[in-house]
Formats: sequence, C-alpha cells, structure tokens
Amino acid sequence: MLRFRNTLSGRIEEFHPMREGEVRFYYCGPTVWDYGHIGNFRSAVAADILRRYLKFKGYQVTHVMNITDVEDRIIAKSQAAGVTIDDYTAKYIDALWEDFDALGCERPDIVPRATRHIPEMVSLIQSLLETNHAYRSEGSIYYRIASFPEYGKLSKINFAGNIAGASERVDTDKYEKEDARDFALWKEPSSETEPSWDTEIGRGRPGWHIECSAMSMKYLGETFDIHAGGIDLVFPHHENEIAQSEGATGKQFVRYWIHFEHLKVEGETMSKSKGNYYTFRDITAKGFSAAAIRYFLLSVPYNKQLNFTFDALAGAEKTVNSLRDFRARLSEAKTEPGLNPALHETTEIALREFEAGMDDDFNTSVALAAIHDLSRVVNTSLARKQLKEENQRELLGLLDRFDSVLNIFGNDQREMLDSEVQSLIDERQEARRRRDFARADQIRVELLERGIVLEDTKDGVRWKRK
RNA sequence: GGCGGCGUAGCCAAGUGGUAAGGCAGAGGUCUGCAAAACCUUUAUUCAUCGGUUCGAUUCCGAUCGCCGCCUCCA
Repeated sequence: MLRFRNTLSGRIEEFHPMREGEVRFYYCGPTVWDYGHIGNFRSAVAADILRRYLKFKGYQVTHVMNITDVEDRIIAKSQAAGVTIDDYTAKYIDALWEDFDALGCERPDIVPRATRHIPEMVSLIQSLLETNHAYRSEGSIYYRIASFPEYGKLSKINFAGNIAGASERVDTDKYEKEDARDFALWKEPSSETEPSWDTEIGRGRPGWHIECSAMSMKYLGETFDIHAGGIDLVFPHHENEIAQSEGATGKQFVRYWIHFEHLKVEGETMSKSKGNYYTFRDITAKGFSAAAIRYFLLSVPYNKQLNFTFDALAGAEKTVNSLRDFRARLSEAKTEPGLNPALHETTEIALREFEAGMDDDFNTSVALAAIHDLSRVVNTSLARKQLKEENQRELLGLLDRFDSVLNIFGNDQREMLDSEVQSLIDERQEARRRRDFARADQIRVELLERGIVLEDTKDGVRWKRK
C-alpha cells in the first residue's frame, strides 16, 4: 500500500485516488527565464519518479506539467532584449526539453503554457469577481483573502502573529490592496509597451498564481488527486491556488499535495553570488554524465534536503556504471536450463524490498539498497555459474520493472563494433593464445585510446565503451 | 520577529525506543599472464554538544552550537 506525506494534513496518508485505478497528477513546472539550474531538475526527477511509480503500482496516470511563460522577470527580460515573450522563452523551452530527455524524465502527457490559456484564466477571474472573492482596484484585480476563511490551511502560516514582522518588506506599490495578504489575479500594464492581452476583464496580464488553478482544473477537473512542486511553492503559490480554485468552485481542489525539498550545494544555499549556482548544462560540461546526475538526484528521498557535491556525483558515476555492467553481464551470461530456487527467492525478496521502500513515502534510498543487495548476490552466482536460464529471464524482467521506475540502467543495446576494432580484438585473443602478452597489451592500449575497454573473463573477452 | 527542517564514518546518505541500510573512497585478500571487472574480509562501541525521561535513546523531551528553508513571483 502506497503511503506518503500529504502537505495538507502534514501526515503520512494511504493513497486512494478518486477513481479506481486512475490518478490525475499536476506538477508545477519551471518558469522559463533561464537554463534550468540543478535544483529545478531535482524536482523534475522527483516528479518523474513519482509518476513512474504510480504507473508501476498499476495506476493509469494523467500527468500535467505547466510552463510559466508570463511573469515579471520574463516580461522585463524580453522587453530589455526587444523581443516578444514567445521569442524570449522559445530558447529556454527547447533547452528544458533537451535537458528533460537527457535526464531520462518522461515527458508529461499535457504541457499547458500560461500564454496559451488567457481565456481560461479570465473566465476563472470572472467567476471570482461574481462570487465576491475578487475585487478591482486601480485597473488590477485582486483576490480578497478575507473572503476565504480557510486561507493558510496548506502552509499553516499563522498570519495573526506573522505578517506584522514581515510587512516591513511588503512592496510599497501594493497599498491599493484592501489587505496586505491579497494578491493580484490580473495586473494592469505598467506601460504602453508592456505585453498585455485585451480581454473581457480589461487589458492586462495574469498574476502568477491564477494559471495553475485555471490550467489544472481545465485538464484534470475541479477536484483532482495529486499536486506536486518545489517546497518553496507551498506559500504563497499553492496556498493561493487553493483560495482561487476552492473559492470559485466551492469544492476541494486537490486531495494530496506533495512538496519536493531543495538541494544545497557544498552544504550551502545555491546562489549566483556564492558562485555555486550550476545549471544541468554546467555540470555535464564538466564531464559528468546525465545518467550519473539522475542517479544522484534520485538517490536521496524527495523529502530530504540533498547536499550536492562533485565528490558525491563522481561516486554516482561509478555506481551507475557498475549497475549497467551488472545488467549487461546478466544479459550476456550463458545459462543452463532450469531454475535455481535460492536465486528465485533472492529475486522475490528484492522486489518486496524495493516496493516496501517506495511504498513508504517514495523512499528511493531503500529501493536502491534493495537493487545493490540483489546485484551482489547475482554477481556471485554468475561467477560461480549457479545462475539458470529461468533465473536469468526472471532477473532481467525484474531489472526492467525497477528501471520502469528509476530509469538508471540505460538501453541494453549492444552495438556492433566496426570490423577493424573487432579484428584487433580477435588478433589480441590470438596473441594471448600464443602468450605474446606484449602484443596483446599493446592492442589493449590501442583500443583504450579509441574508448574501448576490454575485460577478460572465463567466457571470453567483454568490451564496453569508456 | 513568526514558523518549519536538518546535523549519522573521508564523501553522499537510509533508518529506528532495544543496540547503526546502501553507494563512493580507503586497507587486505580471491580470481587473472598482467590489467579490468566481480566477489570476500575490513573501515562509526557510535549517530553535533550537554542535560532529562526510560530497564534501555542515535531514535522521545529540554537547552546550547552549527547549517538550511518559508514568511520576498526561488525548484
């Protein structure tokens, strides 16, 4: 039984979707104003694991991820560059998908963009105006928090004792609001040239929060199962989404909220001023593989802060390689017909432990430990020739199941070596038979320079790419 | 100022009221012509510090120190 922490209740809850066997899942994606930093991808990978594990459990999942492509920073930057919003964001959206694919994240089923859903937002704002949850002020439209007594139920912020201290930092240009907590649903353009839309509620552009309410309800319904995102979004973004959606519909908006913890870099907050701000691209440029980055990001449960260090990433690189070697070795092994019952038992235990870990609030650390334990036992059996054909089939199937969730083993496609490389390998085997080790080692070095690593085993020579 | 999280071996870390998962690195060994890979053994009497509760605490409570986050359109 899958259990995880629901931010709404603050407790671990058993998961029961609204509709049998079906999960509607919304993930608050990034704002596309720059290349994604590594913290963005910690969340993206966490959302990927979450969705993949729901599928592993047999649910049919509808996964929506939004792209915020209209927001103050984007407007400022696109105006400074003298280009349209679409032109400014196109490059970063393309980059986002490239990085997404490289990290092995499945593309969401539906990816709505804020700029493509202005009518939906306008209509939601209209119904909030009608129900008195919103009011106009100086050309903009604000949400009236006083109209929604449950405000704060997600973030559990005690506004009575809190806002006073924080209010010193409230922007002075917000005094036209009835209450400091009220937030903008619709913003009047601050200049003639600022990008805006002409709509039934006036000329302007949407506030940040309204897009997620409008788009999630459009694609998933007024009440849906899971809404996930970075922990920083709890307040105000998700709190405001609840106010907007439940204010408009009178129904519960989301049944389970999940928030992904941030990562630190070398024990500190990641920030440009500290010089420890890394995008995914910065890290691959240093020679680390996307597979290692994915492994590292998912090796610690989503609800823990993860300390990013290059030492740890180097460790992940080795670990991923050895797991891939393990799968290749298992796949290539020549086995006798039959079943080794002890190994069958090992296989079943591994599945149980993997699932027990994942069921317990998506504990990927425990799930990975199950895989490492399995690989050690199976490697030993392979070396001792105790692995039978049935075990091999069953184990490869199990690794595929694990990988449907984690996606760390990579493709098991053996490419053909070009004939020149192959003949060098053959020549080396011949040299070894003649005990001409000087020539054999010379060939091994030559192949290594071409990126081919050789391993001599009892069953012959194995090769792999460096 | 208000609220919350964390501090476990050289590094990344899981975890629990009953005596410390896993990975990387290190040491020794098996195998091998050598190497690589794999495997075996080994590496925290101890879980930031100090008190308290308990038969028993790393796990619960309190204090202290350190780090991180939210209260600012930052994942």
